[in-house]
Amino acid sequence: MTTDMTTDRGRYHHGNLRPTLLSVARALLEEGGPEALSLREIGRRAGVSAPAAYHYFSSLDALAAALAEQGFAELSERIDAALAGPRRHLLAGGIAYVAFARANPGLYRLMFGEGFQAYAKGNEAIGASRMRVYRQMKDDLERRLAPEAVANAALFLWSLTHGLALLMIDGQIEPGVDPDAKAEEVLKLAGLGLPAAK
Amino acid sequence: MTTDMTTDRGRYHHGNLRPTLLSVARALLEEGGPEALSLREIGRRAGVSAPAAYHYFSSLDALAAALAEQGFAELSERIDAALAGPRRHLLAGGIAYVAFARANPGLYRLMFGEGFQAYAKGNEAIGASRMRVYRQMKDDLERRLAPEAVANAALFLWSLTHGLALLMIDGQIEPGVDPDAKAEEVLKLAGLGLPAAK
DNA sequence: GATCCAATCTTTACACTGTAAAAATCATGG
DNA sequence: CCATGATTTTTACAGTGTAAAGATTGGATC
Repeated sequence: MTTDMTTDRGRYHHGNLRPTLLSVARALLEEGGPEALSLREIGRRAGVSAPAAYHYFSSLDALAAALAEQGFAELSERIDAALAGPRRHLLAGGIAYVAFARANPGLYRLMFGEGFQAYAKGNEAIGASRMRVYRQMKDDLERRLAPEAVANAALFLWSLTHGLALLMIDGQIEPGVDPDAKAEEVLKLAGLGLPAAK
Repeated sequence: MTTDMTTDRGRYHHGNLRPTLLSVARALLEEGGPEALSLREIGRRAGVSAPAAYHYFSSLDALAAALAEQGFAELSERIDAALAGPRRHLLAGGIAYVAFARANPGLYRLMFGEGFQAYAKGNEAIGASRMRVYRQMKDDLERRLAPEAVANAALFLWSLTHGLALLMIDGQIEPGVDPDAKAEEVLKLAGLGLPAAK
């Protein structure tokens, strides 16, 4: 009971393999990005043979999809938390969004990467969790804008935030500046947290 | 002389292999995305054995880098052309930017993908051509904004445009609308900020 | 023109990948 | 205690990138 199920091995039945695979895969993801995801390496690190994963995931892409789903869920939580905080602006949500991407660059890339994108087409759970993030933003906008302006404003904000997240992940920022502060400055240019346009 | 060097084969010496490899690779890229890039498949389509490519590229990543460099060059041209056109706004440049991504989704993904990103670190030519696109925008901003506002405005605009390009590539847009018009509407929101709060 | 050379391409080989199929091991309810 | 079902391993195959060595060729030099 007190044994660490994540690192246990030696027995034939691992006992806690699915979560272990996911956590190991996630570590791999942050070490080398989506390209570095390898069933064999995952198995190796989990102390298990490669095909063992096939009992829980029908393919490497399926495992990646599970990771991405985790990612969307966590991202959604972070945004919720930010919106519930002291600064309940959309701006706070955007900052949290970018911070999530910066904290989990490999995962974020996976979530919007193409290989996965193709696989996710058939996966309803992922389309749903992805849409949930989108809706968090849209709901807020609907309370503040005329109905006919919402769609474009939502796409505008998502583009800005998504793009900023990716550029920051790519290291496209002067070294030596606080990324959170920078993100806030840039997102503010959208005119969001401000009471009114100048 | 009048033979099509792109499809010639049969002879031991292909005669025009490097450009052929690049063009074949590019086709592959647009068929299946960066993940589908395969030296062996490239060789197959070029009518040549796989290691033949190693005379012109030190690795698959090097070939991908050459493609990305092409991409940045073309993107830069498109932006220049747009800025020289009747509507010499930055907006026109942004629309051209997004249109390029939409016309070459595989290439655009490669240009900003991670595998390539890692490889490009050492490649000076690519950092340069990438910076050139950035500078096109920055130059324009410097003519219109206070010096201390330029950096953040540039990052803001690039984030917005880059994000919009990627979301459109991902099909994140209602079907049945003209993508160019949509891009214009969304990019326009950057100028005035959001419409006034309700 | 014959000959040599350097550039170009092929063959072969190796280590790696995902994954299908069958066999082994174990946990558990009857 | 045993049979069954869940779990994991072994084995095998087709695919990949690429290193090394050999074959082929076009062009310069005599």
